[in-house]
Amino acid sequence: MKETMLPKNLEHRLQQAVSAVLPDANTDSVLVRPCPDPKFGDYQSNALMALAKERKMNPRQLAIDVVAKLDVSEWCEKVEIAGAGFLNFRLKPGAIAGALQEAAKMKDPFVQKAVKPRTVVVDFSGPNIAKPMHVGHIRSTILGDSLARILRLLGHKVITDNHIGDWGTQFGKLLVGWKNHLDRTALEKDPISEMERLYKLVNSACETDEKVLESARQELVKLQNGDGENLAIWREMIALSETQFARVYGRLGIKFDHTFGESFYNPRLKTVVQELRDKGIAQESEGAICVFSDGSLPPQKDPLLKQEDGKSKPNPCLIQKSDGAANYATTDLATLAYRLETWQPDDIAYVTDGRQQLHFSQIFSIFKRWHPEAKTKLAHVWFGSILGEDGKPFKTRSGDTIKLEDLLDEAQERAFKVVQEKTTGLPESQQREIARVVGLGAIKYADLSPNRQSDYVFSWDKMLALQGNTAPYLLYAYTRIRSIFRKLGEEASTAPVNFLLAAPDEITLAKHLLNFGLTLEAVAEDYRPNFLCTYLFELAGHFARFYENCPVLKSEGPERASRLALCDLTGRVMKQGLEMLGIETTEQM
RNA sequence: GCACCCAUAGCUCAAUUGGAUAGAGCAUCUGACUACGGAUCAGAAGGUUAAUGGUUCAACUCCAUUUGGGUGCACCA
Repeated sequence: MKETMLPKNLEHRLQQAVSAVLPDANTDSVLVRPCPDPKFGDYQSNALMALAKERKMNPRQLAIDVVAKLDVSEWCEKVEIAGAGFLNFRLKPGAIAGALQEAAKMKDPFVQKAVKPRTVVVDFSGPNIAKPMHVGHIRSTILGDSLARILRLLGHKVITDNHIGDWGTQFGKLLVGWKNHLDRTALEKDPISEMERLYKLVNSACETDEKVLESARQELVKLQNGDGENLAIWREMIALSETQFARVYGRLGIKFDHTFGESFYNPRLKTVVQELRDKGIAQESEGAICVFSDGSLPPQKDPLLKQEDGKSKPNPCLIQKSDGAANYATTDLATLAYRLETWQPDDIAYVTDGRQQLHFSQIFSIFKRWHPEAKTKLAHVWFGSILGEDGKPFKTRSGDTIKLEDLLDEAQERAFKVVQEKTTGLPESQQREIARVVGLGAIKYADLSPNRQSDYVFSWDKMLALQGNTAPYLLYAYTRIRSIFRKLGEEASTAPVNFLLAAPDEITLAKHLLNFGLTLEAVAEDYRPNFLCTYLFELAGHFARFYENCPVLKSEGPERASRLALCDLTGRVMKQGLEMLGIETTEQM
């Protein structure tokens, strides 16, 4: 095992020691974590207390027995037993220097590839055809992309799939609008706005005029039955929308392995419904095909039941409407089946907002009954809403949803104003480029740094602030590192150096670098990129203190070489960490 | 009505298998060699984690009840 993964090495040894004392114990939960407070040491394990409790043993005695079997002397001082049974590990300075030495030679320092790589499908973004991408899409898009990047770096096989909304009842209305009210000139100028106008026009007409609603239904049926004209229009709408998607994803630096829209699964829908009926999972009710509870779950936890007057009542999931058409549950089940057959994934992560929790818990529960043999773990990676500064859903002043492209424009424009002030010596083109990186980075970081499940308040001033836990602060820390190397110029060398860690601030910085991989694993485990944000913010803080107190260019000899190498490693970790959040870096700002 | 989610410092947010004295940033106050880039750093102050009870050696975290907010609940996705 590589020396750069010191916490992993400790964990491995500790697990062996536990096995030596308790041969039948499951050591999966015997973990080593960074200490919350450096006074306890560098790493700690709390696992023995839990283990002792399980077995009704004395935790301190168990700790004594385990420590007797534990040899980590090549990396640590004597392992200390504290409190109720904490194990505290304190790294030897030589071990830290050795780890950095190894890391400096590696392509991905402080990251360990997964021992058992998993195949993970990440389903995110999911915009709709003929509609503008808006703020509602941003969290899914940014979270999903970050998770995919991190899982890939950790050595997993990742398949990203953009499940776009290219089918459904809205196309009936869109077709009526297209055929009767289309403005070709407007369409050429701004296709998305024109299609949105058509939809809104027909949609409001439907509310007052039964005839319009009926014609929308008929157009939809024709489309579903493969009518040539309607299919052609539908394809044109898709093509026009894809231009928009490509533009937005291009700006955000996001790529998908697949973009199988909902329509891709149309040929499979009938089979899904038939299979579920054949297996007795689905049945007819009021003309629709539904899945009811099979009673295998406790009533309180069963998503296919609801409680009323103290009694359980059915809360079925519809998989076919009474008019014979499929709905989104059908499509989701068909999608699931396709993914299972095609990729045999270990995990599928659905990155959508929290309002779909009931839907996904129903889908997951149906899936278990449909494919009881499947080992695939399904995760609904849900997130909260973006709120305006008034605490209500984020909208424009006039109450419309905010278009994603306008949001990105504004981020860059606002960043440009700041960059202009701070970098007066640079040409405008370069200032624009810096503003692009800073503006987009600010949006992404603001989205990723809170716990995904909490709603967060969107604030331009906070995300673009130059101090505090923001993208500009992290990017600034990176440019300070790069500035050192720019100044160094020709002198820069790639020759291996010996790390001499003496000053407290350089030791703290060095130790923090060791935890990069551990942090990425924690993100992957819970699908929470905010852990990485916190890590990078702390890294920037440790670097700032080091930079303040430990002269680099002004120092001499081996100390200078060591500090330069430490700066270089810090810069590499910072850059890679930001890249894992989908954030670019800039050399100057 | 039922279900899910949330409530942490003045504000915005953290808190890695239940772990050690609940942490940051902003704002406020104080300070730092006229700066290897000051878009910086150091310090102070700020808390009954909505309330009550329970489980535990240990609870922001788990359980129960209550209060206040958000969201969702058969033929939209």
